[in-house]
Amino acid sequence: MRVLVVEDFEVLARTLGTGLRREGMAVDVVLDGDDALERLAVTRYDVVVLDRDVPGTHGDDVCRRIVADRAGSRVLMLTASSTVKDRVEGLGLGADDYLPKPFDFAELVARVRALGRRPTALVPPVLECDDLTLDPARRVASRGGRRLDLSPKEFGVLECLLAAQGRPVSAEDLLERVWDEAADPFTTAVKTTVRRLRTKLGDPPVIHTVREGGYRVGAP
Amino acid sequence: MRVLVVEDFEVLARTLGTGLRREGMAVDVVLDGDDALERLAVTRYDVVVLDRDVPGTHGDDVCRRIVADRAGSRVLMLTASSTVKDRVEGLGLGADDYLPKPFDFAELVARVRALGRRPTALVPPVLECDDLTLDPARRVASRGGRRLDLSPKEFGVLECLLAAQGRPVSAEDLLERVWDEAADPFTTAVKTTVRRLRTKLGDPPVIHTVREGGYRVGAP
DNA sequence: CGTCGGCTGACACCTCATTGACACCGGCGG
DNA sequence: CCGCCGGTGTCAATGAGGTGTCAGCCGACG
Repeated sequence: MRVLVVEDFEVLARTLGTGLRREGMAVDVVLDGDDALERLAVTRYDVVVLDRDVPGTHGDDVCRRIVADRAGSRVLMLTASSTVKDRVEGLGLGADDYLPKPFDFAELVARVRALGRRPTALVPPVLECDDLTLDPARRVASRGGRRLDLSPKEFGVLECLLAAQGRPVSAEDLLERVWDEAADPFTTAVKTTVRRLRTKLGDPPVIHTVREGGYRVGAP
Repeated sequence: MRVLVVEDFEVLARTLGTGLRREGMAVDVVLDGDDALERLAVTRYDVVVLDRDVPGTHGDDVCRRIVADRAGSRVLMLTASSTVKDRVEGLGLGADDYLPKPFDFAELVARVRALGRRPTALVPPVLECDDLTLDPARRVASRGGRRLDLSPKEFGVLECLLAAQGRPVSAEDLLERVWDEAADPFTTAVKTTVRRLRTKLGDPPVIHTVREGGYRVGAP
C-alpha cells in the first residue's frame, strides 16, 4: 500500500514514516502542502495522511485537490483541533476519515489500513468469439473451456485480433501493436507467430487469412 | 443513499432513524443482529451503522458476514467501549469506521456521508488462497497452519500478490507498491525477494511466473 | 562502543522457452 | 501453366527469468 504523509512537524513526520513502513507500507513524506501537490501529481497514492495545518498550500486545499483529481486516493485528515465542528468540516471537504491529535499510533495504522483496502481494479472486458475467450487482465486465454498456453507474442496477437471484432488486421498493424519499437517491415515474425497460434488454437480454424489484408478472427 | 441502523437501544435507534432520514437518506432500522442479517440478505445497503453489542448475532459477526458477502456495504461500528484496543479490533474485523459512544450526531452524519462516498472496499481484511493465509493487520502469514517467518519486503510482496486475486502483478507494480520512493527500474530487488519468498513458501509452488507479465498467486 | 546477525540488493552465471530468419512447399488467380 | 502470397519445418540466437554468492547496511545486544 502506498502512503503519502504530509506533516510539517519533523519529528512526528519521521515517526509516522518509519512506523508505517514497519507496517509494510510504502511511505513518502513531505513537509508542506506544495510538496504534497507536487508528489501527488507524480505518483498515485492509496492513502494520504494529511495534517490540516501545514505550510504552503493549506491542508484543506490539498484535500480538495485530491478529491477533485479523482485519482482514487483516500484522505485521512490529522489535526490539533478536535472539536466536532472541525471534524464535520474536514469530512465535509471530502476527507474519508478524521483523527484528532494526540492519537494512538495503533489506531492510525488501523484506520489507514481500513482506508487502503482497495476496490479491485476495474476489469477490462473479457474478449470473446465463439468458444474462444481471452482475459487481458489475467493474461489467460482458453478455447472451449480448455486453457491455452500462449507465449507473450502469441497472446498479444490474439488479443489484437479479438479486439478488432472481425475486422482484418494487417501484419504491419500487428507489428506496431504487439512488437515494441519499429521493427523492420520485412520481418517474418508475424507470419511465424500466427502459425504457432493456429497450431495451439486447434480445430476448427479461428484465424482466417485475408489475402493482402492481414488476419481476421470471427465473422467479418 | 441507503442505510441500515442496527441498534438495540430503542430510543437511540429511533433518533438515528429519523435524524438520518432528515439528512435525506433511506433508512431501515432493526433492533438485533439476526434481523440485521435478514435485512442484509434482502436489500443492498450503502452503509450499515452497527452497534457492536446487540442481541442475537453479535455485532462482530454481523460485521464479518457483511465483509465476507462482498455485497459492497460499508460498516460504521458504534460502541460504548472506546479504548484504542477496541477500535483497532473493530477496524481489523473489516469495519470501515469506528465511532465510540457518546458521539455527536453531526459527526455521525458526516462519517456516514464520507463512507457513502467511498468506493466499496472489496478486499477482505484477511487474505487467503488455498492453504495460504495472510493477515495484513497482524503482519502474520501462514501456510497449512504453519507460521511463515517473512521479512517486511517478502510480506509486502506476498500481500500484493494475494490482494490481486489471481491477476498477475508486474515487477514495476510491485516496486511501486512495496518499495518507497521511486526505485530505479533496473533493480533486481523484486526478483531476489520473490525467490526468497518461494523458498520460504515451500512446495507446492504458490507463486507462478507470467512471462512478461509478472507474478501471480492462485488460479487465474 | 564494538560485534553479530538478519535483511537487502547487486552481480555473475545458467537454463530453456521463445522467437525470427531461411529455405522450401502448395494452392489460387490470372 | 506461371507467379505470388502465404503456410511449414527447422534451427540458431536471444533474453527473460532462476540461482548462488557476496557485501553493505542497520538495528539489536552485550
